[in-house]
Amino acid sequence: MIEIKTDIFLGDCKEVLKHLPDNCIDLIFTSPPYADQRKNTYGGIQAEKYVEWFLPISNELLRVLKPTGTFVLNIKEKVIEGERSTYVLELIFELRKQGWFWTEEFIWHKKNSYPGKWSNRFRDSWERLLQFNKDKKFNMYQDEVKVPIGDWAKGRLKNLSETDKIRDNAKNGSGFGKNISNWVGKETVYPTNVLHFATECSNKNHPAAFPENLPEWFIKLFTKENDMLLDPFAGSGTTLSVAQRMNRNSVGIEILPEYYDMLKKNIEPIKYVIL
Amino acid sequence: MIEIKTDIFLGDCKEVLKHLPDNCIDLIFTSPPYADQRKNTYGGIQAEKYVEWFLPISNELLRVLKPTGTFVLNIKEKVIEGERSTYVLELIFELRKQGWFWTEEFIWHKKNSYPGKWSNRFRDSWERLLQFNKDKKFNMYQDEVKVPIGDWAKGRLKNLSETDKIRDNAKNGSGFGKNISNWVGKETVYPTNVLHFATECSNKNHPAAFPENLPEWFIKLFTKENDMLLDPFAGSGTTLSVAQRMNRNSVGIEILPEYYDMLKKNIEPIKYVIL
DNA sequence: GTTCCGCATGAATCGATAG
DNA sequence: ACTATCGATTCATGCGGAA
Repeated sequence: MIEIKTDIFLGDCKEVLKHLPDNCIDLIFTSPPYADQRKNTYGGIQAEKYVEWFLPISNELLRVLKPTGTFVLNIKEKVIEGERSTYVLELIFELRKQGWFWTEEFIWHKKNSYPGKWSNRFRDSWERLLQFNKDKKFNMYQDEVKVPIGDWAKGRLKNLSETDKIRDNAKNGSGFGKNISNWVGKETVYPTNVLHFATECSNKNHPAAFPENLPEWFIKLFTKENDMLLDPFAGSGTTLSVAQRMNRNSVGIEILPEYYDMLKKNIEPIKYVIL
Repeated sequence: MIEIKTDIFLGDCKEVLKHLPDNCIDLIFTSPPYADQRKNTYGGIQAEKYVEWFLPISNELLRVLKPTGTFVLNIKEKVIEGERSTYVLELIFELRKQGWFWTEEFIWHKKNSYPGKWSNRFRDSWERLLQFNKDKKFNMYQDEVKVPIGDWAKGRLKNLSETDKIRDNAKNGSGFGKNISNWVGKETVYPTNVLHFATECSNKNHPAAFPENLPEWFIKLFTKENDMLLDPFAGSGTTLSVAQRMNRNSVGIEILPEYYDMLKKNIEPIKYVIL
């Protein structure tokens, strides 16, 4: 029996991160507040100042990450005066200068994107998942995210009830792993760098940025059980609770007392597991 | 009856473009040789020199494009020494400095991407389709690319036969336009900035980068019949022949004599149409 | 218990109106 | 003029109540 710990800290992650030792984190998965977004909850960082604001934080992230670890950054630039803002591109350049390797850019295809109609553009239906590494050698457990061949993405289903079954499996978080066992024996293939997940749009009283599937997928891919995760912008704690459910230790940092209180209330600090 | 012209020129587009008048093109759709790719055919532009090589060309493109026109650039950076190369990002910066507006970044999700297996990354299954404009006001015919409501992903279908109809339509390439008419009257919705097209499987003896659906989609979206297209890297001529089929005039430029000869042989210079 | 339908709800964006 | 706020637009999803 082992302990799975979930430590949550209140404060500005730039400062709190200084208390973490070097090379202790296997995966950083986070979705920082986007520029000029969520003004009411977070302060709303301006696009022009975003890079400057982020770099001291990412410098600490570089320090605490193990050489074999991975940093996954979920972000998307908004439109400013009819153009896509370039601060995310600039951020990639600056992170490389800081010592990060920009290993890959995954695309998160949000199947249910925000509605709306404009004369000069369509709905924005994707976000970036930027993978950065400290070293060109890093841990990656590709077999953990293999998917059954010819599935819901391919479209040759026998009947609708089967469709629904599969979709239901994909919905509940833990099911992804378990239900795959139904498909063992059938052929499985490796996924690509395009991820298809719908955003959760309901009823939890917090602005959950992403569905549980998203951190779950990267946690499977880049960590094993009992590894250590970090989310410096814990927010509503999606990443932390998924990590705990998957038997990974984690550290979360949240600057807003309301969210911090909610995190402390909803997430057990220690979970005992027989591996 | 009108004439639809397809003019094809042999030469370096940087030079050939100088012979075109200002403000004469409604849509530039092109897929330039990617850095360090296709060395044997195009000479292979090095990643570090890519931007420098491209800017004089894009400067001419800016000149020949109508203020209401659009420039769509299909490109994707390759991996160099374990990292995504940054020359495409740099190109976006420099094009903006040159006077282009970076209106949008569409994602082309290649449903059947190139196979392969690597220990540190998955298959690359998407490319960028960067939309640049000369002016913040430009022509966009959104209704031309409306799609049947996404029931195949929604799961609230009355019966399966309907599902199959929709899926079959989406599968066959050129059907996109035609079969949609079967669904007029039924509900249609606007697409998003994520495009799902399969790459064409070989058959034609050339390195055709994209399927016909791709230029077709943008031609529908940004031009009307009898408008003028430009592809400065005509290659095998996919864009040109699609343009002609859709009753759009076009200008193609190709630097390699072999391809030029093939283009001249395969594409009629004038087509007479009753609109 | 199922299946079905109505309804609220989003990391949005533009253009017009107001200070 | 230049910035802040607001209404209009739109659609996949999950939830709850109804058949």
